[in-house]
Parts: sequence; structure tokens; C-alpha cells
Amino acid sequence: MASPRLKREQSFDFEEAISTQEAMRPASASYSPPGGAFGISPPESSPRDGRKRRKDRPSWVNHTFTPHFDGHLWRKYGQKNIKDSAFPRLYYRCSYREDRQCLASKLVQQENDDDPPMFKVTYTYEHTCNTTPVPTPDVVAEPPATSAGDAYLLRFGSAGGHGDPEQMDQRERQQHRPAARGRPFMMLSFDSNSHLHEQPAFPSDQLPAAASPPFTADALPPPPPSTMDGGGDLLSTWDSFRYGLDDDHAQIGSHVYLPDNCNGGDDNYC
DNA sequence: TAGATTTGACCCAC
DNA sequence: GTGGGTCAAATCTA
Repeated sequence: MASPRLKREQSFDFEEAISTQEAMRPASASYSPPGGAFGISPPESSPRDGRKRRKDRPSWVNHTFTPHFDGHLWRKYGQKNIKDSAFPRLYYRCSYREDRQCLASKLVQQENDDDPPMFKVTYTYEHTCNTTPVPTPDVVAEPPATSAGDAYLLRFGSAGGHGDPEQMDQRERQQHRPAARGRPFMMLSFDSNSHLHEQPAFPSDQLPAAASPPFTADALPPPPPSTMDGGGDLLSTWDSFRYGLDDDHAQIGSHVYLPDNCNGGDDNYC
């Protein structure tokens, strides 16, 4: 009987995929991982001969209140209690890992028990699955209140990440995670003139910088393509979010969204 | 029934 | 030797 561990051999050639990805990456300093747009640190890559050591893997760190909110589809594959950490570390990999040999993975580590809690998200490898990031998995547009004219209200929550807010909420409950479930970080409303009205969803003295996006323009990036894998149900939400907006950029939390001239580039983001 | 998550065990970098 | 990262069977959910 062969050891079950031999199944590991059946996975795709990780080293080859790594080599391919590194070959695709521009050698110049203009290399911009997803975190580049998301305001996270540059990769700590220091390639050595032969095999990649863990610490040699390209990785970058993001601190966020919304660890699931990066527009990609992730599949959780592990969870571990970490020494000297009060919170478990969650391991995710790209849902397209096998389909498209996408090496991207991330570790989510809660850093404190604040309300909302801060998470440290460590990304490893860029996405090679060529899926368009869906930046608003947990942005919900609400119809205008009767007394609010034609203004739309946008609620920014933290329960998103896998596309379906309902489903994520169910997952959050299943995992007994208190992470700001159902509680918006902030609320934005737009009127028909694309004027922005920003309303922190919690007291201003608790308002974290990352949850106070400098929405100077009233714009949003183009919606994800309707062919988007696994995220088709987001489109209506996106359309609502985009209502009345057509400028050149927007920023949500630490996530910056750029206009049409960013065609995805080498790294799915600009 | 298929796909996602949980969780204990294993592997390996440090 | 230890702790972190990953695997995969079991379990859960829609």
C-alpha cells in the first residue's frame, strides 16, 4: 500500500510553474504585485539557485480590516494555531490553482481583537489565472430611501471574499468568526450628480485609516466581465455600485482601483 | 451529489 | 527539535 502522502506527487509541477511565473515577471523595479495597487509592501523575493525556500518565495504583506476583500476567489485549505499568537492563521490558495496552475496563495492572520479586528494578509505569488479581480464582493448598494432623493447608499462590509455575501455570511457563521459580521465599516452614498457623501459606520475615534478611503473622484473601475468564473452573481452588485459613476479611479480602504487603461497587465492589477 | 471547509497528520525549513 | 505550511480524508452545506 502506497502512503497517502504519495498523492502529493500527483499535483502539478510546482517548481516548473514557479519558473514560468518568474520568467513572466519583468525584472525591472516596475514589477507591481497586486499589493502594489493595494498599498502593500514589495515582494521579499531573493531567488537562490535551485529550489525555492519558503523565505525566498515572492511574498508581500497587507494589513487590512477586510482580509477576504481582494477580488479573487480563494479556497481555504488549512488553519493553524500559531505559537505566540492568540488567533489562528488561515491558509488560502487560488481557486484556480489546479485549473490554471495559479500559484497565488495567502495567509490571513488576525492581529488584534479590536472592533473591527485588524488582519495581516501575506500573499505569496501573483495570480496567473488571469481572472479579473472583483473588487466589491461585499459592497452592497441599497436603493435610495424615499426621503433621500435619488441617492444610493453603499455599505462596505467585511464578510465578503468568495463572491456571494450571503454565502460568506453563512461561512463566517459556520467558522464562528466574529469578524465584523453584518457590520459595515463605512457607508457611502452617491446622488445623481455623483457627489459623494461619506458616513463612517462606527465612531470617528475608532475609524481606522484603511477604512477611510480618500474618495475624491466618484469613479469606479469597469465592471468585471460577465464571463467571470464563479462570480457571476456579483455583477448586479457591481452594476449597482457603479451607478452614476464614470471617472478615472477610486480607492476603497487600502485597495486602489484604476481605470480602463489598466488592462490587467502582467499582474491582473495596475 | 458536488464543491467547499475542517482538522489532524505529515513534511520540511529554519 | 520545533513550528509553520500543506495535504487529504472526513464532514458539511446547498
